[in-house]
Amino acid sequence: MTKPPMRDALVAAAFQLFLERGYEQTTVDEIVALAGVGRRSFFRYFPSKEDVVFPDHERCLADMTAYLAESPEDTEPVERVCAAARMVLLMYAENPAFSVQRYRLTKKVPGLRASELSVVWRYERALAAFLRGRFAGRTDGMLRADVIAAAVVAAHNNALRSWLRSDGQGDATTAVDHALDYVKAAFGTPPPGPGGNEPRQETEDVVVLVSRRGAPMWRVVQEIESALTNQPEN
Amino acid sequence: MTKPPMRDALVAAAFQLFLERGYEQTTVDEIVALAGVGRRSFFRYFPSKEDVVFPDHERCLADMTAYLAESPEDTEPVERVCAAARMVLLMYAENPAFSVQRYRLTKKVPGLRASELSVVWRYERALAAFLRGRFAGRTDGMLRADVIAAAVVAAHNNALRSWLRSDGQGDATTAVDHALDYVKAAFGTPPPGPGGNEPRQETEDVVVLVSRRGAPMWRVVQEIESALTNQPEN
DNA sequence: GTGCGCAGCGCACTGAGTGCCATCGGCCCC
DNA sequence: GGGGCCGATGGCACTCAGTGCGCTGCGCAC
Repeated sequence: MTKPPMRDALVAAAFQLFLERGYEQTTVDEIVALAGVGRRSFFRYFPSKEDVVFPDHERCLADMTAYLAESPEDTEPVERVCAAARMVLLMYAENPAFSVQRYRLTKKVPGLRASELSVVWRYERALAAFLRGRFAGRTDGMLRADVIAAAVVAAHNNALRSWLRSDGQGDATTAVDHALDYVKAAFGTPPPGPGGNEPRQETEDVVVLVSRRGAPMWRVVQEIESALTNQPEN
Repeated sequence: MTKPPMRDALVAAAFQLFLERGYEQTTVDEIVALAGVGRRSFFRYFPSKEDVVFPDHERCLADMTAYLAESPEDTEPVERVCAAARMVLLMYAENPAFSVQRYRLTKKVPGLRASELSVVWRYERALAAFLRGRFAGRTDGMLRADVIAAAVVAAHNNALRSWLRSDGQGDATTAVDHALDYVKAAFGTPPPGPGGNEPRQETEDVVVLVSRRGAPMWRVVQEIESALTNQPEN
């Protein structure tokens, strides 16, 4: 929990060298030489050279997992994972300069992109695991959980990247809220309005109808019929 | 285009050793010794030890990209990317035994999981690039492209993994079709029937209606009215 | 003081990946 | 047939990431 200054010194030295001469052109020996520590200590703080680029993702992932774990039973699951994704974006937004630097590195270096994918994959699996628990018993629950988790992560990344491309200028939260609203709309989170008090345990089979706003009514009816008849038996 | 037997020999030797003693416990020297070739030749065919686990993904990705590139202008974009995903699944299904072996490897070895993520990420970006081209000009077009691509890939992977977990028994296509139908429904691909020729550029706002199956019709109507009136302005 | 534990350090080692050059076999041209 | 070209392969040496092990120095309890 405490912050060893050695770790921060290694991160600072690594980023300085990565930025001025490139990631692959920088050896671990040069990093530890600049930081003034022994080579062996580097690998005690970071399991690999790539991990120094994502110094606090373990903590961030743990925070997000804890946030999901402490969800009240009656929270709307999709709302909750969107809130979790929003939380992750806020962690990025805490250090805009650092996040932008890292973005530029990961954009250029294929190896770092692979590392980032592993990191993001763990976030996505955490979201999916939460949704799987909430969707257990529903038809296609696991499928829905995986797809919604992927969509939330994609929306989050879309907003995050556009914010990073603008060098961290502007408000990151409005973009991510807009993106997440799109996902919520697509996957049918009903707005918390009238009719929210039906027995929720019996809402196993659902029909999701997506219609264009302003579409002619005959199209709406057609969609209803199609959705009702195409539902699988189970 | 031709198939050098040396490549296949390396893949066979590698998988034999990976399966009998584990991926990380197998060195490249052992692979080339079993295959009876020089160590240097291994890296001429595979840029890294991990790539021998995905021997034909470059070709598969190229096929999928070509399939998307040759899409007629009037094809429904979401339908097209779903068809592309279905095509990838068929390539997996061509060699069930090999796909199952690889699945077990990637499930156990974290390094291989990271490689697989990189591979899948390239598929997803190809799908997203296609959708971005088709959605250019639409509001939130890039966001929609990214989210739909991620959802399609997630649905595909969900079906693929459940098929792989069953050791390649059964029909892989029905599961993937069902999963992709869910995505299509969520993102509002209208079935190719009457009314498919309205101006598509105006389908920005959507209304999502969720109803219990078997609910009385008056509740359905009530939900429709509620959803229509509760939609935010933008 | 003495023993203990811990954080860092040095060193040697494995193994992936690369650059360079030698070799060998086919193949064209003369 | 001979000579030269070329692509595929093999061998070798090298860099560098990552690991195991033992040593040292320092704080701390007893």
